[in-house]
Amino acid sequence: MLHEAALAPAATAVFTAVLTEGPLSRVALARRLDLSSAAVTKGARPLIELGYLEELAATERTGPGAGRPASPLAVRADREFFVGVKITGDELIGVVCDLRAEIRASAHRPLPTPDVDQVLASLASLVDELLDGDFRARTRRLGLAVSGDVDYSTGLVRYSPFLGWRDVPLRSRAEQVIGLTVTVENDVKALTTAEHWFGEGVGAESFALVTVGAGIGCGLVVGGRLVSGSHGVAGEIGHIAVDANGPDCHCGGRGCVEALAGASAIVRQARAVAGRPELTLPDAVALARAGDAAVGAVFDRAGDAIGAGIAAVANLVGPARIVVSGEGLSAYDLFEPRIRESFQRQAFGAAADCPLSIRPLPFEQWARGAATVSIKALVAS
Amino acid sequence: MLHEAALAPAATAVFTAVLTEGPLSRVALARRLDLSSAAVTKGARPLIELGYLEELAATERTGPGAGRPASPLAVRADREFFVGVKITGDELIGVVCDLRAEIRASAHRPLPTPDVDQVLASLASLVDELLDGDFRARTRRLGLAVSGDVDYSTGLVRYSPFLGWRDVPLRSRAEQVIGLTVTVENDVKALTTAEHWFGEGVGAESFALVTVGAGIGCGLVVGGRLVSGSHGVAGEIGHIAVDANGPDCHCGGRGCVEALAGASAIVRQARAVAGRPELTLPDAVALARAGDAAVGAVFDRAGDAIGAGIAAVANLVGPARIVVSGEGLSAYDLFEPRIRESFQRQAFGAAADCPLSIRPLPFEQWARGAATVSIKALVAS
DNA sequence: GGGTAATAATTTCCTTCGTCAAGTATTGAT
DNA sequence: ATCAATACTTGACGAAGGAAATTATTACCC
Repeated sequence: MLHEAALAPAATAVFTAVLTEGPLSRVALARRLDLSSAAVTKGARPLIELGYLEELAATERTGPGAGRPASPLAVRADREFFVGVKITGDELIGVVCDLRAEIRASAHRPLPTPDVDQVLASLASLVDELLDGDFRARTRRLGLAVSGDVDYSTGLVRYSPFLGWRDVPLRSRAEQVIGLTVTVENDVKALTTAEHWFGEGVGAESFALVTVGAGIGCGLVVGGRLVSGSHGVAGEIGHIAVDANGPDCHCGGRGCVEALAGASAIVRQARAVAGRPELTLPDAVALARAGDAAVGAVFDRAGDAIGAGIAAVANLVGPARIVVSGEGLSAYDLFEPRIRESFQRQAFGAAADCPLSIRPLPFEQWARGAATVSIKALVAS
Repeated sequence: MLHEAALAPAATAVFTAVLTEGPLSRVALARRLDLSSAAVTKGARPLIELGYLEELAATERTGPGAGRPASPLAVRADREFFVGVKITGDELIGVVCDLRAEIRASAHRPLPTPDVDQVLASLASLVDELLDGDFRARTRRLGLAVSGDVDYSTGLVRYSPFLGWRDVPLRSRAEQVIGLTVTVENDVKALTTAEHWFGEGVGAESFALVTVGAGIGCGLVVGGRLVSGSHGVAGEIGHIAVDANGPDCHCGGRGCVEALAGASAIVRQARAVAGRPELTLPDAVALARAGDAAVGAVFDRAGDAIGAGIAAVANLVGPARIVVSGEGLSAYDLFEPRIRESFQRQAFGAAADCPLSIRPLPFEQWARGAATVSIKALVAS
């Protein structure tokens, strides 16, 4: 909640719209939100008084030219700050974001062991460093992003393979240590939220984000809401079967996308075709770039698998757009064309029109995702 | 709308809950809908006055035993009737349903040609026959189900391959001819709505229905709402690629579920392995049932493909349950075990817990789906 | 410059719709 | 009979948004 006293629904709607879709006049907001302009005026007033919104000077005219110029409402981005931290198996990456999720500061900590107490201690020191400067006084919230099975509503990390955590009540633990209001979310979902609120998914009723790296993950927004899955499973694009005769996957399936295009799968295949058991992923990338046909074919096959997986998403839920990001592994641009090709081939009918953005996102963007979740928690509660 | 004067939101919520979840006391409704019991009382009153709800006699006691007994509210199913018609390439199948979507009468008409005018004439005669009896006076709405690309909101059939229709304004045409308020919906979506409101999907926040027949289709409910897809495509499970080296599909893809398990794909493969170019689908079924290993393998492969497709749905959106129905082609029970096996193998983690109901639905159920859409249109508008 | 039309924002009044709290109804237990 | 428990109803109240009149500000025209 932006204020102790609950705000009217219209106020929340106005703030969310201005936050995600940029400065808008009251009349424009009324049209977009299907409200009367009176309701927008009333909803916006307390937000202005609290310092969350401000009125901009009238800009250029629109339409025929006559009439009172609009005074667009804009978010005062520095009204409040948010810390976001992505917890990986060997590092904490932290950022401070403003209300518009712009990164204002960043820092990180190595993580020798994934011991919970030690992580919390590192986290405290990281947050302390990040908030130095003018941030501390205007920061109330911390978002954490963890890979694995996370229960957002309770802040419980049910199972995180990379960290080896089971049933860690991370939210309450972190709130005790840090003294900020904490949100905990799955990392892919956090990144998806960031893109949905502040990135390429803005305004999309449905939207998908696919991450390619060690694992292949997918965050899904349908009907404006993040999909969670009734049994806690959703977005497991990595374990869609795309090749009935493909390699066995560690999940027990066969020919999963991840078994063809996950980082370890690529290394394994590259080692086999190159006959060099010590080969690393960078080696494989170098060989492929140098024109090694056999290793290149491994990447081609991986690209085909990813494209087919993405096409499955497009065919099933029909998102307005799909972002494919590579966890900072820029090497994946190597098979970007093959992803597009395979997607086009397997997307059915108009699903092929779904725009695909393929671009690596640095780790800081994952931390920003965590901050975004805490922004969303502030606004929509 | 149930009445000319718009009803309060609570009234609609109450009616929908009683309709889909059976008789419920006001207090139980208040709990379920997160309303005060006063709001339920006020919302229910006009519905009782209009004859849509009735108060049942108190049933058996619940809880400790003391206290005034609840008087459950129940839908008066015969308050209003609805006609539903499924339009196939060669037949009209029609039913009359009551408010609870119970079929009260059914009839059909052969359809020599899919000419629009002729279809409308047959439709008029079919509806006329169906409404004979006591139905006519209490019937205001007709639902139509058509395969292909249908715009529910405008009632426009954009493209229906089986009928050869393009941009047919079916709703307005039918309303002129029939004199009822008409809704037009895609047939798979209609069937999905029926299962979601009155079948196995009741109460599920997310739900999927897969139809196996000439084509392989899928209706998807996520967040309580039918998924439509931003580009008009959704639920195209038939064109998910499950075999990178599988046969080419008419859609331009390769190894699609439909290219392995669609009716024509099965016939084609069975002809090839049996060396009998005149083989029909019933022949293939008979051979497989008689123990022909090669033809049996065709069905096995088809079952694998369907199971993999269903697993993709479970992995991506995590529905609470999945219904697989066979368009009346009961032969498909032949590969039911293989579907389950393949699903279990490819469903990731807890997604494998998703209950699968595999059962053929007769064509009348599709017509019932059409009627359900018109019921929903009445209630939620 | 003054009038006029157009558009934006605000204000006032009103309706809708739900909650709260008090009261009524109906039962079983003592 | 009395009491506790539960279900339902009622009436007062308040939050929230809409309709329409009002004010504000501009461009355009003469």
